[in-house]
Amino acid sequence: MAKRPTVYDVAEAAGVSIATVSLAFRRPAKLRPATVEVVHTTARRLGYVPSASARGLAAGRTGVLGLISWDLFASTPANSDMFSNSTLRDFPRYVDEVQRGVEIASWRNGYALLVGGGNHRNSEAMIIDIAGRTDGLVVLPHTMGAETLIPISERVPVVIVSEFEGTENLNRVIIDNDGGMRKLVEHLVEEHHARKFVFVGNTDSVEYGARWNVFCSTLVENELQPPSAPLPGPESVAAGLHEESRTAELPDAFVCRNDADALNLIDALRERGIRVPEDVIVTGFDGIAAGLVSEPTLTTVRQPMQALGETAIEVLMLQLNGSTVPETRYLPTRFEARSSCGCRE
Amino acid sequence: MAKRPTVYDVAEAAGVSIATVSLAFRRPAKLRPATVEVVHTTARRLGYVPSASARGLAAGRTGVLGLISWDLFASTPANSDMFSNSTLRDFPRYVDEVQRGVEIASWRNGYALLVGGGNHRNSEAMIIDIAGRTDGLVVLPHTMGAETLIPISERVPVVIVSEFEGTENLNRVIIDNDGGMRKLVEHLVEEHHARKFVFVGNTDSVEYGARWNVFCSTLVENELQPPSAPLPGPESVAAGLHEESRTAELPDAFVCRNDADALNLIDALRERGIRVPEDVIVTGFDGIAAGLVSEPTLTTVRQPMQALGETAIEVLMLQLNGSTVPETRYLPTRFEARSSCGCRE
DNA sequence: TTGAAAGCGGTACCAT
DNA sequence: ATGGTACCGCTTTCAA
Repeated sequence: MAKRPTVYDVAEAAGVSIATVSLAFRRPAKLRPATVEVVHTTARRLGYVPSASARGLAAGRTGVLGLISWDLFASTPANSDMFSNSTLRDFPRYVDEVQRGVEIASWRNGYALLVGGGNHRNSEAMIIDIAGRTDGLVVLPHTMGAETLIPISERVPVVIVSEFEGTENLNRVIIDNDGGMRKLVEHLVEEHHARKFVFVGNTDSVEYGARWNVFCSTLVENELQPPSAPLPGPESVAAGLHEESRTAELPDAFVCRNDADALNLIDALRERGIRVPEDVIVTGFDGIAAGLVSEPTLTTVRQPMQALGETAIEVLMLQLNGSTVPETRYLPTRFEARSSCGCRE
Repeated sequence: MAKRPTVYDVAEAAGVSIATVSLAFRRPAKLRPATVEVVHTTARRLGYVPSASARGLAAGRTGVLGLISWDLFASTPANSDMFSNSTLRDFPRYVDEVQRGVEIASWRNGYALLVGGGNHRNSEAMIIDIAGRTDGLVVLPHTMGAETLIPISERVPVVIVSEFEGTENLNRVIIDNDGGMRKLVEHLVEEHHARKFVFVGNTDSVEYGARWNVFCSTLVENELQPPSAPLPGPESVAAGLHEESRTAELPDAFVCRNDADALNLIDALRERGIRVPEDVIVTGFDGIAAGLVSEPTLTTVRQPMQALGETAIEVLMLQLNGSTVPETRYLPTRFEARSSCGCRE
């Protein structure tokens, strides 16, 4: 890889000054057409590729937006079989769909997108690294704490997808967890006459917490008794089952905090000979693709994932264009009844 | 958004020189612990975010890899309904899965990934822009011509996914189109006794061309008569049907150049009351997710899409670590018989 | 161990 | 219409 030619090389070869070379690319209109032509030709001949670093440094902006996504590497099973994704279990997930929206909207606005994988370990260093290269940042949930985000948001516009503790003053795009969960519970009560409910998945984030809270209050509104606490996860449900008299003690419905947990739970139940939805109803939340091909297909609350990403960029553009008031945008959700509650064949 | 503090600000506030500030971040070991501590504290307090532009400029490397992907914006239908993706028709597609592999592998190697949307319009400007910001580039098919790529590849390592005219001297990751297509045709001949075949989709790229060629030669090997030319696309098949006596003139099988065309063809046939696979077999190529949930599910040849992306980065790392010989890597494909050929219910 | 200073490759303002 | 020339913010010798 030969050393990359610079403006200086091009200028010399073309017999002009570096200022002219720069202008030839940025504001050709200000130069005589012939000059522009010469510069462009020489540049091509030399294989000139302008350094974005230098450009960003001098211009004070990078033309790049950043996305702090999930570290797929950590959460992706070792790639044992390169053809093994026929269940769509691993891909596409929530992040992938949101990311797509971010991508599309960035390009539409003339920005390239820099994607970094966040996880709570090295997070600070990595987000600073990304922040330093970009004009604005979209941050996905569960990647970064508010304490890290706040200082950064004072230097670079930041939009977070979803909400969490301490981010009230940041730009946010939030979905209607409450409405979705309420619809779901009401459906189970009214259509399927479910009375005994269990909530699955820990509620350690604001979003999951909101789902749990509405789950409880909706039950109460229907004069039903909510469980005293959520079950930590699919595994613990399975473990619990082991000790009991099998189906005897099953609730009417397992309401899971998200689709991933719901699908795992269905697997765990199946292993123990418990059928969904015949023996028990299981529902998810998110609307990922895997729930469309699972057996049974998953009753869930759908998030407009791609729109979430696009909206985040919209908000970011507002900030980049001078707005200074933090903005919160709300997006709707939609309840989708499928087979795991017995609604479809 | 206050002006971002720089090394100078931090240095002044901490009472040290800018060199010390830099060292405190890059090689803390070379400084007295107390000094490092002071610098870090001050930096935090000021909300210091190092400029990657400046860093990249000074260091001569960016720590970023680039991916020239497809311009989803152009090819994505206007987002009429934010919840409308239950057929998986628009997402995830081939690019999305390859992209995921690229992403994972980049992160694993400590690089962030810059994704740009390519399409044949503005391509040159945009790829130069991306190239200037990165230490290496992965280029997806149908985004960029060899004439654009070759000069760039002399300044920045480039790996192309798939192959096309004039890229013999570039780094490439290629899949086994031949083996896959051969298996598919043989399956249709042997298991389904198909004798009359039509190939659907124009073959204007090396890859599609390869599929068409092997399609023909495999038929010949089986003493069957290949069609004289491929049909341009699903629409033209449909148009042709219109003029004929419906099912009378149907072939035994439509072999499509890719899954997208196959799914569109199935739709077109259905509209005309022709059933797949009862009246005619339809097959695809790629193995995208939509073929898993379509009705009928799609018989196809699967590409190891994520592995393609990961392999591309592997090759890139080789080049970044000094290798100078262009490398071509081959990846296998896998034939998957599903319902559209009548193999599964 | 720390500081001074020379770039890195452009941009953009001010002259000419 | 062009050229000269200060920066932009950081890394990295080289000295002290």
